[in-house]
Amino acid sequence: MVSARTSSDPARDIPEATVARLPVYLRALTTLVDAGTSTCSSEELAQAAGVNSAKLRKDLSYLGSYGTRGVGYDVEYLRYQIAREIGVTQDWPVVIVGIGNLGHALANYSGFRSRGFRVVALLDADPRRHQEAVAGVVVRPFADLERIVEEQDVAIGVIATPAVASQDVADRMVAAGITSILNFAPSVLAVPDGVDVRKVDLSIELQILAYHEQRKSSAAEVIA
Amino acid sequence: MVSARTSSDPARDIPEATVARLPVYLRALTTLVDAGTSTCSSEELAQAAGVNSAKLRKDLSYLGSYGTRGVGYDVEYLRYQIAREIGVTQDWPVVIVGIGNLGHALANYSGFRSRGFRVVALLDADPRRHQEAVAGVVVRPFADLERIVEEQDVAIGVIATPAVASQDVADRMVAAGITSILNFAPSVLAVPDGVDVRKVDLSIELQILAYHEQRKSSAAEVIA
DNA sequence: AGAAGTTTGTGAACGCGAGAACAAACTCGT
DNA sequence: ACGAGTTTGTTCTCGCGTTCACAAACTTCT
Ligand SMILES: NC(=O)c1ccc[n+]([C@@H]2O[C@H](COP(=O)([O-])OP(=O)(O)OC[C@H]3O[C@@H](n4cnc5c(N)ncnc54)[C@H](O)[C@@H]3O)[C@@H](O)[C@H]2O)c1
Ligand SMILES: NC(=O)c1ccc[n+]([C@@H]2O[C@H](COP(=O)([O-])OP(=O)(O)OC[C@H]3O[C@@H](n4cnc5c(N)ncnc54)[C@H](O)[C@@H]3O)[C@@H](O)[C@H]2O)c1
Repeated sequence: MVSARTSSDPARDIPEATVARLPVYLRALTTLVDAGTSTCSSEELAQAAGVNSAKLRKDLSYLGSYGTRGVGYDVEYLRYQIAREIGVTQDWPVVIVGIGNLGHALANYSGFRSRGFRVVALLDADPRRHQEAVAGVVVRPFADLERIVEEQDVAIGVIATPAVASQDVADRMVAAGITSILNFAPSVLAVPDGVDVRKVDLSIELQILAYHEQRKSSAAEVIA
Repeated sequence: MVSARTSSDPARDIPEATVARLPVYLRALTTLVDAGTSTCSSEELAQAAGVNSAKLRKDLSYLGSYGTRGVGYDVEYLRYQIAREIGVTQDWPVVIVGIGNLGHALANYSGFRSRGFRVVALLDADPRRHQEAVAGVVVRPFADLERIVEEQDVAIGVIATPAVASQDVADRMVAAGITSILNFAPSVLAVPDGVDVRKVDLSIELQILAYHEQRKSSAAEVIA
């Protein structure tokens, strides 16, 4: 049989830098749709997304030719195409492990649902957390992980445990069949090939800011 | 007068990619110190930080020559040098604006203090939040921003408000004298030159994972 | 002291991403 | 129908970051 992929969707590999920007474009387009805009130019969209218009056009060109020269892009249509390319036209089931300070905030976060994700389970090792419901989802024992992942076909896991527990949690997730992990713990996770890990690290972000802040002060000193 | 900078600290500009990794090295070194390690090779440290050893050595070479050939690095000494380079040998005062779900988690986060930052104020526009204390710090009116920034000489601000409010908050922060912003709201902030903005965006991270996850599934289909 | 072994620091090659610049393709007015 | 104006898609160039590979510098053993 011939490949099921359409001509507009060959298995081309989109540069990683572009992939990281597509969600930004998606959000900018959603904002435009909500504002009732039906068409926009690369210049307008680029401004809304905070990037250079040449870069935007180049990024979009990896997806296909969805614009019209002399006119611009159909906002609704482009939004759907990007959502499809990212894979958020349907909801992805997600489990969150570690329902402490941060886990609670994540579980309460309404932006999940509206952006292509659905929290199907909240897990914690501490029995005192169990039975509590956060945003309508009950906190369950960590031991339930394997069953939930299998039953609900979960591919994405979020780790919000202390750093010391994060590698163990990741190992269990991978063994259970999870292949994408978002790690909020300040740790470096080791995972097998084929498993993607992204990390969100507050301290690192602040320290990067601190570095530049320090340079600003010393630059000021030189002038003074 | 001759420049106050020492020969080991010329105003060389460290590549941005390296700056982003220094905090990772710092954390790995702190872990090693806690484990009682006194010396380590670039290979060991690179493994702990999750990077290639050649990259680690090149990164460190921008700071100076702090290793000993044939031996490796003195863990404690290197840790101090990196902390000094980043600028976290003293604490930076930080204000957090928007004490909702996420703001509470951030305010309760103990990792701030241990990594070079000190939360000096929690601000929220909603009067019902005021007077509440989170981790020993009282939530105060957003209108207090200017006074606090001036009195405590705050350079770094964290935004944890809804997206619609984030630009207004950023404008007020900049006007008050803040020059580094960490933005948790899903928005693109416009700020003047000289002000640094970094963003942490949960949805973007998840969507990047979703993109790769989708590719994994379609790759599996091709095989099947 | 000297040879063998170890590990750092860096020069050089390579690949990817950013941005400028322009031809192609479309709309609109006449 | 045709020219003027607009905006996309793409080519080309440049700079940055990654990685390899190796000389320099140190330790250890004989
Ligand atoms: N709170 C923040 O704003 C913040 C910011 C940045 C990073 N972090 C990081 O996020 C993580 C969580 O932070 P927090 O403030 O929510 O901590 P927390 O201590 O409040 O919550 C951690 C939760 O994980 C659970 N847990 C511990 N071990 C577990 C295991 N093996 N399996 C399942 N659950 C387990 C605990 O029972 C607890 O409920 C930490 O690694 C922290 O460094 C937090
Ligand atoms: N909760 C999460 O896990 C999470 C995850 C990712 C991103 N975010 C983003 O972080 C932000 C905060 O999320 P949240 O869940 O804490 O929301 P939230 O509604 O619980 O809290 C927002 C807080 O900001 C305050 N606020 C509103 N306008 C303000 C203003 N102009 N000045 C000062 N304070 C103001 C509100 O009073 C409220 O207390 C949102 O932009 C959200 O999209 C949250």
